[in-house]
Amino acid sequence: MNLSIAEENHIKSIYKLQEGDSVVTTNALAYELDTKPASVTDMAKKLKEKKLIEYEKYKGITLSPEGRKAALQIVRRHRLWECFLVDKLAFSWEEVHELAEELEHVRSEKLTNRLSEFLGNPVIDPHGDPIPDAHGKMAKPRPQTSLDQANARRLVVTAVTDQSTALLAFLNAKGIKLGTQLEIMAHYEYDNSIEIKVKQQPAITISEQVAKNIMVRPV
Amino acid sequence: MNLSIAEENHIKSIYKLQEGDSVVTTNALAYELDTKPASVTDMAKKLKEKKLIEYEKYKGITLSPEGRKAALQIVRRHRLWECFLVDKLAFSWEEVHELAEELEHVRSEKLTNRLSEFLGNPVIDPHGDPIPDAHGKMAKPRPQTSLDQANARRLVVTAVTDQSTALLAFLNAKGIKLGTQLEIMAHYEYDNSIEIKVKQQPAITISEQVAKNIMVRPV
DNA sequence: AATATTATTTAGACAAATCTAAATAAATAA
DNA sequence: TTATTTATTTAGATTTGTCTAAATAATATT
Repeated sequence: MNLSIAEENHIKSIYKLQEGDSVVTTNALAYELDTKPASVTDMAKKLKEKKLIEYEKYKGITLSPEGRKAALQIVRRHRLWECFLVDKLAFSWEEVHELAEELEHVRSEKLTNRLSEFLGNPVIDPHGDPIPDAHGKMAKPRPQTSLDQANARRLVVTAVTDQSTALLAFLNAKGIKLGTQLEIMAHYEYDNSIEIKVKQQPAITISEQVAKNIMVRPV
Repeated sequence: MNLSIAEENHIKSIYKLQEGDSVVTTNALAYELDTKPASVTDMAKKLKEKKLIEYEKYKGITLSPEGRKAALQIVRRHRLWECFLVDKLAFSWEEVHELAEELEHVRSEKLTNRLSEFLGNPVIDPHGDPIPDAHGKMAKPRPQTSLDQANARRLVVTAVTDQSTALLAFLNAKGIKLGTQLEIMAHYEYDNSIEIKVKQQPAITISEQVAKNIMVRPV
């Protein structure tokens, strides 16, 4: 199956939005891809034709088994390139996403597998997301919640779900990265903001918006 | 200047065909790009508009200074990726061209420069072609002639000008790669074929066609 | 349940990059 | 120099991926 870049991007975003088995709506996908709902409808027809998604008018989209397979390949390439950029080229955490968005579209299994080997077959990427292996299998992510939901006091950052440059740069500035341990000092119910403290840093208050995108597990 | 992949490919091929200062013809460019002359004409208008080429109807194409600069960036990326694939991922000589054709279109100066550094700032690629530096400067290739023109008897392979998989695989099978030393045993005037011998291999006869694409210098 | 709102799809248009077929210019041969 | 061949360009069509505006379906509200 030969996919265009546009098709790959749609498949990848459907995969991303389809947590569990929920259907993905036209609007959500358009928002995720920074495009228009009408364009998504067009693409949905094409991807249905190619049997990569299940789609009925007005009923939303889910990946077919083949679509999921394709998505996992793309995700694999994306996350391996992120590892390469961080581990080998010394890019920082927040810079690699956009570059990986481009590199992931070089569709060569041989290249992908050689790259993985070269990197020591890593199983998580620099954001803490698991990397599918050549067959699409990936380690089940360890249980984690978003920072605003966490009930433990001492936590470790395991992933960041919003990969926008703005958020990642913000976290970087605050000394927060994967594996960073932090302590929750207070919850402010008024605006759901949270006061946290990272070792050797002054305590900071972060908005609910930000907290939602920081995944943590108790430490 | 933001170039599309199609535009980059045209610029690169014009650069390749424009040896010295000769103009590049519509037909030659169409052949090189495996497209049609009419398509080249269309693209020429666009590239002229963007001031990357000099072009007058029926008078052929040359790169403008900005066009040459763009071409050198693309060539730099291409050759660095080839180094990466061969040196780091253990790809063989003849496999890397097609992959580099894709990777070269990731236009990030930071990535390119980091990659170069990671590779130890190489100055020639696995085919023996010089790699432009970040400013577009590259080592003047050492004097070389094609194998069919060479007058010395003992030669070393410095480059291969035709990067087709077929030729590279052929050379690989015959044990000929960059740096291989060979000896010319005979010229056959009848069909301009050449008998050559590589150390520890039986002598072989190669056609003029092949010989033209093997660049050598006396050793 | 009827109405209003929101989500989705359709219809028709557009830009990029390509093509074929026809027209025209340039080069070559008679 | 005229005729023929070759090279190039133009005109108009096609495909892919996108868009806007209008129409329709689904959902929410009164």
